[in-house]
Amino acid sequence: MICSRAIAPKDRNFFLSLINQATTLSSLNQTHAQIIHHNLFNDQITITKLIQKLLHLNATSQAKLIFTKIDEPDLFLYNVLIKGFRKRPFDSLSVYNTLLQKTSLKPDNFTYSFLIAAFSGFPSSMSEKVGILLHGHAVVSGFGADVFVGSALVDIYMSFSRFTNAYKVFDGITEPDTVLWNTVISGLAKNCCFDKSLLVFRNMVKRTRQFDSTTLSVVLSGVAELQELRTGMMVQALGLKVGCHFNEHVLTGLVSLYSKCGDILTARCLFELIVKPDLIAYNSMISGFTCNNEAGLSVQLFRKLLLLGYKVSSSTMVGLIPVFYPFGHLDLTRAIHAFCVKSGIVFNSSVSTALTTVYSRLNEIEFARKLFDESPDKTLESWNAMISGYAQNGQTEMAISLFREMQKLDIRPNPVTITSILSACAQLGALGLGKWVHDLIKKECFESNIYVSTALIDMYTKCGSIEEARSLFDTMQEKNVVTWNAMISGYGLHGRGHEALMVFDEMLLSGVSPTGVTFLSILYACSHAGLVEEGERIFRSMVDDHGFKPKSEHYASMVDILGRAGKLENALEFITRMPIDPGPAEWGALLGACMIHKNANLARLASDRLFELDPENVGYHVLLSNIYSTNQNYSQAASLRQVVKKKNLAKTPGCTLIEVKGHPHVFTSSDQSHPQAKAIYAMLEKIMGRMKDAGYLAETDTALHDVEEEEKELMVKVHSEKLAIAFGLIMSKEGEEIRIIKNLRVCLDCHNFTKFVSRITERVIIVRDANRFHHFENGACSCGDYW
DNA sequence: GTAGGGTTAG
Repeated sequence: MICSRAIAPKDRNFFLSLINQATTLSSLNQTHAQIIHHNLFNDQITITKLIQKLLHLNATSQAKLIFTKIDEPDLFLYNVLIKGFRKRPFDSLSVYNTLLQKTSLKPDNFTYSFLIAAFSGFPSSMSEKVGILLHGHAVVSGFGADVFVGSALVDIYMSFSRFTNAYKVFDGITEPDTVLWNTVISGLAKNCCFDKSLLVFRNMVKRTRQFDSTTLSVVLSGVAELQELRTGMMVQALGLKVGCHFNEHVLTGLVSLYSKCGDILTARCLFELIVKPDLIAYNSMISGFTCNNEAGLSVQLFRKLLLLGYKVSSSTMVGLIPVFYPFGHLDLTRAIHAFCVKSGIVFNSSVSTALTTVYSRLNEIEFARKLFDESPDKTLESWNAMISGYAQNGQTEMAISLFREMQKLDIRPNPVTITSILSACAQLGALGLGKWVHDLIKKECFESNIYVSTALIDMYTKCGSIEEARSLFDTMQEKNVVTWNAMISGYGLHGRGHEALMVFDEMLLSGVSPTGVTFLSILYACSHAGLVEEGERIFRSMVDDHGFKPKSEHYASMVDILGRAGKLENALEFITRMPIDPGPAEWGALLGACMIHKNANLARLASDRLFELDPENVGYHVLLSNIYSTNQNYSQAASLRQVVKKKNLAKTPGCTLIEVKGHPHVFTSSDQSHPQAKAIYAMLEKIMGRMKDAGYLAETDTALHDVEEEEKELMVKVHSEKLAIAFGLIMSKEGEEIRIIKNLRVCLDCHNFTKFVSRITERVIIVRDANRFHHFENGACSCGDYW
């Protein structure tokens, strides 16, 4: 130790305690002045303590200045500086270089652990390189198997997802301590490898029988993310056994666990156990209330937080922002937004992402876009929120164009981006684009992600490639209930009821519990394949074997099964006997069935109920009018159309999409706008001629389903799907299949037309309409003429 | 040297 004079320990202790007590920079500066005054400025113990405190208060340049004035700093002081600069890793590195070059001191295990830790918090390729370099230095200096250095190394390797390197370091340490184990567990959790993290925790308990509250908090956060309540409760029991259950961090983790698993009562009790909750604990509880639809409690706790004088963080707001979404309260959401603006955290990327999401869910997509555009540092999550916002609002083209923009900026997508984009492809029926995304998935190694592969199955079925979907489904190692649902509803969409039933049975055998969506998908599949008995059996089993309480949509599905199969009276009886009040869905299904089977009397009955229940819905008026037309009751049909006109209820215009060489072409009724319009109409003439020779008669009196034109126009207008098919014939080679997508249900005339085309041109034509798929081949359709 | 809260998805 270097001292200008002998120091009485009493003096030093006096100043050490002054430094310790200092809470502000100005009080510390006063102490510093006194130290100089007492000629203690060369006492390394005192000065080291002072520097330590300055660094703690973020006064880095001042700390540096004092350091440079010390004649011969010892290793401890160098280490203090390296540790204190951990928010500025390159400053730490330059101190280390000075240590190596200007002194004869040898760095120890602390030097390396502090130095490496400084770079762990800075994700850049430079940090990664420096980490590897320092690992080399540490090994050469003989600290390759030191636990402290080891923990820092595991941490930095984990932060760059270099698992192999991290495991190698861990394996090289003969006696890992709790911190080292914790570092591995936390590193895996930070990389979202929650299962692996849990596995390592189990190993740790088995091998060492030791863990601490840090271990439990890390494990709990992972378990909460997985929503595995039972596992979480086991961890909680372990905590109780060793006495760290009441640790504040553990309790906060438990609050989050129970909230995420829907047990808000327990979460609340656990929160009450925290003696003096800090901001993070409050945030956890606020978010818990929000995601359990406890808007009142969430807002109440937020108010309390403000009253207590806490400075809210971005996490507080992210947990609060979705609070009014389930109630559709746009004005209240705007109030929270205004608060974020006032507190200056609106530009925090998490906050703006959360706001973007809520606005787009509230159908304020343009507002969401404005926020996105104004957000200064867009993270991948911001892009994902905007893209999925568009996809969920049906603005598929916008979703895709934003994705292309992202690609141009070289921002790499993650599985979330991919699932949103696949959802857009599925809605659009853009098989070409979907396949391109599939290639991208292979390139990015996202195939094993269950969200991604399920979305792929959904995309392939909705884009007409049911076989592709099935082979993907068969190769999947891990399947969850959503995966099974996607496959079942895919088969339903294609009218392949038996396959849907087989997959459903397989699902039950594999031990996955069906949800409401599963039953809906399987009932839908039965309906579109005319499987009445199977449908009835499943409906009964849903109630009796699975204890599931059917919702309105399940009853409607059953009405659809009976009605579609022509059992109209049974369907009506089913409606009258159901235990809940029949709504628009049930009566609508009956009306649809009446139309297929041309029963005007029952249709009148169903419509009366529908006009009462849902007077604004134009679809029912159109359906009823069609039934009158079908039965040659033109005056009633016309008067009903007048009602529609009077109510000014706009109909959705029909349009059809066809993809040629990866580019979508959209046609509307009697469309003349396409550059190749002339050739298209010529082609249409040509096939019409051939078809008339083959016995085709246009169905002009029965424009069934969602018709697109007034009676007068009926003879003149050409439906969009005919134009798309003609275009498809022009643009493809002999024998190639043609795929089109229509936004409404196919009308009877177009259905007949397509059957004829498939025969005379020897083409497979796949049509996706608003309800299902039609595979036309050799003059027949897979729907068996019921759709 | 390790720790608890928030955002995006089928």
